[in-house]
Amino acid sequence: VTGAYERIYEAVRRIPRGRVATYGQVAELAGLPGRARQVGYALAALREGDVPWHRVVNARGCVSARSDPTFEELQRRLLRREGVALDRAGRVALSRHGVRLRRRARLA
DNA sequence: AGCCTGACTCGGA
DNA sequence: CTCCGAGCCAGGC
Repeated sequence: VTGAYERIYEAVRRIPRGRVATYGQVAELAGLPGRARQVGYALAALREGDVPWHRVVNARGCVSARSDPTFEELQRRLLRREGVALDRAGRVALSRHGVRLRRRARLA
């Protein structure tokens, strides 16, 4: 249970349809603050199943570059199908579709 | 072990 | 707005 991947997948499953979350937010939801990169790694290891991986975008609101570009297309398509609009730069309006998380206190 | 790579992010210049 | 450097972690060689 304590597997990091499992916690990450669980967090991704909590993203509502029609919304998106950033890697960093998923990391926090999974209880792994600061490990955004590990989230990407976990998603890359996904085979198939009930994990809505397409609802995860980077901090800029755009689909992250993949080694295989066809998945980028797929992700945008899946998002649009859920009603998530992408602007001309391919970015999602996080203020509109992004999940809202309580910001953790910023420790300088 | 060391070194490189990759679905990341943040603060500063 | 862009570019950089520093943290981050797992795998392959």
